[in-house]
Amino acid sequence: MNIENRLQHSVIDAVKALYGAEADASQITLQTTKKEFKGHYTLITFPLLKISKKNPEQTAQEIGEYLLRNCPMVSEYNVIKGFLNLSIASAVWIELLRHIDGHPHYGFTPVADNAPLYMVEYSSPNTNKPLHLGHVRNNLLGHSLCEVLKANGKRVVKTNIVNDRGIHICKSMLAWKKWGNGETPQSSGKKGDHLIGDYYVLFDKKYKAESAALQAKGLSKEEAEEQSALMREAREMLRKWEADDAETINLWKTMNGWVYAGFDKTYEKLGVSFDKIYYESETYLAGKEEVLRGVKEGIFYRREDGSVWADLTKEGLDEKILLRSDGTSVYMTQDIGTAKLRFDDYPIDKMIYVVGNEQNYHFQVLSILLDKLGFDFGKGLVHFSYGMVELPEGKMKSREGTVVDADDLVDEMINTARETSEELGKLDGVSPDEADNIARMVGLGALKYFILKVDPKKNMTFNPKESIDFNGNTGPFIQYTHARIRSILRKAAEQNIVLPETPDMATELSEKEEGLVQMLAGFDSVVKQAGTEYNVSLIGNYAYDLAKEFNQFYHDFTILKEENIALRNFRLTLSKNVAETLKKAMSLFGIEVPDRM
RNA sequence: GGUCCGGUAGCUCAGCUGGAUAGAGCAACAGCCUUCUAAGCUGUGGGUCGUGGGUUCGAAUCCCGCUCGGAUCACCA
Repeated sequence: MNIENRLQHSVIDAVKALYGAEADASQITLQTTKKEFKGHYTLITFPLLKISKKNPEQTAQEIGEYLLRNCPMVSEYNVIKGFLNLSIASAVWIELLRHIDGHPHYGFTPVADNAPLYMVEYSSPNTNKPLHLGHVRNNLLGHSLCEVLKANGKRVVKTNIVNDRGIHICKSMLAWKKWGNGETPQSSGKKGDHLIGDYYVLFDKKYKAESAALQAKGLSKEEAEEQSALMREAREMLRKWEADDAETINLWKTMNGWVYAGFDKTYEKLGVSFDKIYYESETYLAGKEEVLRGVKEGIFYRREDGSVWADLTKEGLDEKILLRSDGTSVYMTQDIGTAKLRFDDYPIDKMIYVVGNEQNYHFQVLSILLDKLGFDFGKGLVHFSYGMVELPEGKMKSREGTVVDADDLVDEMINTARETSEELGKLDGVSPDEADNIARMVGLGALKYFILKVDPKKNMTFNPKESIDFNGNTGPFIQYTHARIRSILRKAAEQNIVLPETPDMATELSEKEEGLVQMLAGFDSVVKQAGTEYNVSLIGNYAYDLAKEFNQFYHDFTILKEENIALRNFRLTLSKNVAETLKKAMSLFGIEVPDRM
């Protein structure tokens, strides 16, 4: 049982002994004591006044006095207004530290073979353009979420649905065929996904020019788009693709292959990976089948023009199209098919989709449709919805070229990290390989933490010009703190200062050291945040608090220059724990913590 | 118009299962490197928590109205 729970029980006992009434656990509000006051935990007495029938100060006073006498873990108390501040005996903290030290995976639930299986879908790119900043947020959230779930003892299957079919790919293919002169990633030295993206942009450019020319002849915008030869060719290509035309399929496979090779590099750089990748080209037919089954079973209905619809007006939503009048599938159809295949492949207990909040409605509908089709998992699916990444000027627009490319961003972060490190002399005397590695860890740490510390559901602003800070509430700050702790441990080892198995219980602790001990209690909080709650940003805040507190205490110690060897050993034990704590919190983000930087 | 989400310091964000004087970082200013990493530390200034009401001993936090911003309601994905 943790300290807070034990304390809660003691308070219940105290209330019973003092006032003869059984207090409910919900009435015992304990919180960590604010920095300005002395104590570790604070009992708020207001909810207990009805039982005590005394004023807040008196009640606090009486409970405090009782706890001091009868509860060994309480070493001290003070009363401020209705708040009872309780200090926990150092021995209790030390006991906790020993416990933590004795468990290498303290706070992490081991993953049992029969643990619930969570499938998490994230990333979900289109194959006609490279990954951008929005994908970066998606990938990092998805990956972190998986780590949090694993830390909670869940079995996790990371999955990705690649949108590899449709008119947008045909546009790239067509442009390449017309104007590409056989360009390949090898011949041009371009990353495959960027190459394809360039042709997508080229198509758009040519199409716009064509449309403008037609409009100059007096056609309306709609007419021009209708008569566009390019667009007609693209549609023709899509038809050929669906008809399994060998040449089209070959080109499609080749170009998608280039894109995948490019994506793999980006994923690797970001440190994310997948256990199973699905392709819409392989799932949309299953979706069609499911929808047609739905029609047969009277769940959906067909209109005169042949299109298939779901009536969701009873659920307070609109009608939703599932198959076009020409029989082709829409986005929703594909998602139904993908869901079916996934549940055929894995015994999934919970399905989580990491997808932007512009699709909140889509997933609301998907959940209902899957449920109607008789899939148990439909009702309980989770849409892990996150906000958009905006630029200071507003939204990113691919047409205006304001999209922040993922590869460029990562490279820029690493370069900046290297420059900063060099300026600060951090790379002096370090081998080139090690310098590369540090620059990579710090650059990516900065990027990842910057994105993950923001509440996922909120839109966030990213200013590429200011680039990401390396000071303050940042990834590098935490990495730096970790490196310093490791450094202390390293130097201690050189001087043969060994960590004591059991800290000397008789050692008197200074106020500062007790503070350090209290900081360690924050470890519990970090781990608690990994709980079933999915807000990964909270973990970031705790990690930052922990790192900050270490730096402050470290600073205080330096000033105090205390040189008692027993205390010194004790400090080392604590440092080791803080280092481990930071590392664990960061690992949930996928952020590496270097030994030195 | 319906539905959903957001509005906290100049900027970027915490805090929201109700609790003490609303917190960090950045930016500004003033200090701190013979002593285990200054990517650090200390201090100063900076707030009608969008707004009006309600519930409560107590509201940034819960409820209702209003307002501003965003998303969505496609035979696009």
